[in-house]
Amino acid sequence: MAKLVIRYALFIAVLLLVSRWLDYSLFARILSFEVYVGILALIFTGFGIWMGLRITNPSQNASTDTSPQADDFSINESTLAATGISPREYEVLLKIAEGQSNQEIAESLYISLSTVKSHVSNIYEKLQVKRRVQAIQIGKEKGLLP
Amino acid sequence: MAKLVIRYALFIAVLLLVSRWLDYSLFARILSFEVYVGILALIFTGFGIWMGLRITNPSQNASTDTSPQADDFSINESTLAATGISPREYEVLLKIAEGQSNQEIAESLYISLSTVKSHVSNIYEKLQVKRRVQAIQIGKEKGLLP
DNA sequence: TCATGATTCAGCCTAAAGTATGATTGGTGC
DNA sequence: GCACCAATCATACTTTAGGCTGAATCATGA
Repeated sequence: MAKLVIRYALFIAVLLLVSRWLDYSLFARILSFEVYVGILALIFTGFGIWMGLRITNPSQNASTDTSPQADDFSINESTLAATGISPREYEVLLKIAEGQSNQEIAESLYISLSTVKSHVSNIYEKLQVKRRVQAIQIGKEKGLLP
Repeated sequence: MAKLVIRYALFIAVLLLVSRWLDYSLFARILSFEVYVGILALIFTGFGIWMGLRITNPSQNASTDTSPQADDFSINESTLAATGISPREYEVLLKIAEGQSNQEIAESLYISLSTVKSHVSNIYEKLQVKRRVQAIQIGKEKGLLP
């Protein structure tokens, strides 16, 4: 969370620098104040959407949050510990059980396809399965999935 | 969604009016440009967060979770007829739900891989799904699978 | 400070899955 | 006989999945 605030501050700082530069550049005369405000609004609205999704996504807070992290990912915490599946891997497992493809999982978790594949491979190894349907089966047997 | 866009446009319009008013008010001298940008950033970031949550949360629609007769499971001929799945296709669907690959299904049913793929594609079309995991999901919802 | 695990990402490759089209066979019903 | 459908198989193609290797970042704990 602190990292997010720092990035946010840096983002604003860069925008201020850009605005200062705009004041002394050619664009100051052709860009009206309203257009400038509009651009700012669009940029920060998009940033807000991104940040909102990041915040509401429990995964990003799981590692950095100082609160006790037991409540977010526990259908069966002991079984998770027994299998050695990390919280992020468990998120991917849930998405797999929802029938999502790796690409869809990547988009919904805001990570790359490569990362999803890494998580998926780790899940298969920890559940000792070879395919995604088997992972769902074993996950349900172990009480990890509803 | 269109209503959301309209609200967004109105929001920007109001902000522009406020900014115009600020230009001719007393606050124009005590509010520096950086502070003004900062306020804009905060407002629109908050608005973006709100809008992002608005967009994403209703998407998790409470789809009709009727959970039809999952307990008294028996291979229901009428349900099969409703979906249009043939007996042989149903056999393949069972194998899919067991986590078998197409090649394994072909070997256990003594048919070729091509035939399995044909059956699988027909199943997907009749269940209106795209992937194997989704077929299992829908199959269970319809009571075709235990 | 260093080691470790979690998370992230990339590139490259093979295997599996899925799509599309066409064809043959055998049974059923008109 | 003929139309129809289930079942079978093939061929070619695209997409997805999965394996393997390597690496960067970050937080945590010894």
